[in-house]
Amino acid sequence: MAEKDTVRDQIVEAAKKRFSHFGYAKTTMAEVAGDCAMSPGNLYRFFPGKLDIAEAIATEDYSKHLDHLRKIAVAPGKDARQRLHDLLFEELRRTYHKLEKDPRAYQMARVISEERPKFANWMLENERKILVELMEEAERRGEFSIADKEFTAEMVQAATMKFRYPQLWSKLTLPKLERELEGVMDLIVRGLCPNAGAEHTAEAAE
Amino acid sequence: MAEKDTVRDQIVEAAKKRFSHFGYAKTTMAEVAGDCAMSPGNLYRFFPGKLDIAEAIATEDYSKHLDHLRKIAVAPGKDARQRLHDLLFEELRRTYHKLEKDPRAYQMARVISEERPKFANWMLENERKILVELMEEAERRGEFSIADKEFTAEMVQAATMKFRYPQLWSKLTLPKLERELEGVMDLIVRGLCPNAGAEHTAEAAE
DNA sequence: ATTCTGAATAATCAACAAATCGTTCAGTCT
DNA sequence: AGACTGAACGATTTGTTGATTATTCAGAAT
Repeated sequence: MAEKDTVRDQIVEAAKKRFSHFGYAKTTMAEVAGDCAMSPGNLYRFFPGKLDIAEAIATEDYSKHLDHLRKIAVAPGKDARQRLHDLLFEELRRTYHKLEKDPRAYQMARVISEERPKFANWMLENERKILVELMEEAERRGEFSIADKEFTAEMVQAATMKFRYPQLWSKLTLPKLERELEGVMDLIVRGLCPNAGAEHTAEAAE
Repeated sequence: MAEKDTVRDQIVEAAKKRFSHFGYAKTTMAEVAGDCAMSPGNLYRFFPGKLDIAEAIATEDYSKHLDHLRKIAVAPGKDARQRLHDLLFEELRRTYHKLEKDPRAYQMARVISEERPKFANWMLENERKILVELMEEAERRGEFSIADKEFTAEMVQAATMKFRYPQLWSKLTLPKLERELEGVMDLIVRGLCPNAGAEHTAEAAE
């Protein structure tokens, strides 16, 4: 029982080394098994398949990232705008740097997202929860109040989608991306016509 | 001289038929040339290459679309919010329907965007100009006024990027997409905290 | 002189064979 | 009985060959 977890971890560790060294596609189950001094077949007593090992690695790594984001979302001494700013920028920077300095990890993330849409969805859901926490904290502090937080979080994600998909960046540099994200955030926070807001608020609920 | 344009048009017409019938990849230059009763080599006196024929077709088609969008952007009898709504929805619907009912045209668009990034960029620029026109019209009518219209247009495009890339939709239905676009538009127009807008407006210009 | 042809060329694609690799499972070991 | 092995299997990938096709250009036709 407790044994199992040890072996599981050993497999994850071995796979992590191989994946980050040679990439997901270029490491074979036989190699991972070899590193753990066991037969390929035995891996399947601990994981349903190769992709699930990658998923385990990604989950572990991503969970740490989530903890970090959660702290940013409710950081004291910063107003809601700043917290949202920090949150979105942190995600952008993480993605950008992973792409730049660790292409192999990025490639692995791509494979998982493609092969396991559920996983990508789970990540979005988690980040949405954090956005909701941020808004709840803002409400608690009297910064502002939003009726449907879950829906609003979804829309914030939709509006910042561009910054989550490197495929859409087309050789844009980080500074350029940051400048754009800053602009989009402004749009989201302030709106196109902050003064005209009052007139339209009523009719918007069609 | 005037002759040249006639032949050019003939080639475009022949290619248009072939491309929409069998797809871009499945039609050969020899076939297009045959339809025009000329040799393959002669096509190259009128177009640098196959892709340029496709580009000519796309440009022609897209120009009509642009005229349509321009009308929507300055339509009388509608306020700025509605005009922006109509504009963004028209683009979404066009893309969606092209994808659904004319996969061959969509595939051609994909090839052009991939092979000729400049072209995709040109399209974005044109739509940005229309957004600027919309804002100028809004200013003229006293609906609202925006300082840097070019920049704001860029940000509106960034925020609505999701609705321009079918690759990101994967199985989302049009109603769901429309609901989302509606939400994002609300975010853009009204902002997250329309009441708190005044406090933050000053500090935002860091 | 200009317009066009069509064979030559080089790049791309399709199809097929060989090899590799993820996964399974009958059976061994402890 | 439970943990593990490793040969066997099928799917996927890789490598190769032949054909197709975009593009060029020397020269024919007008």
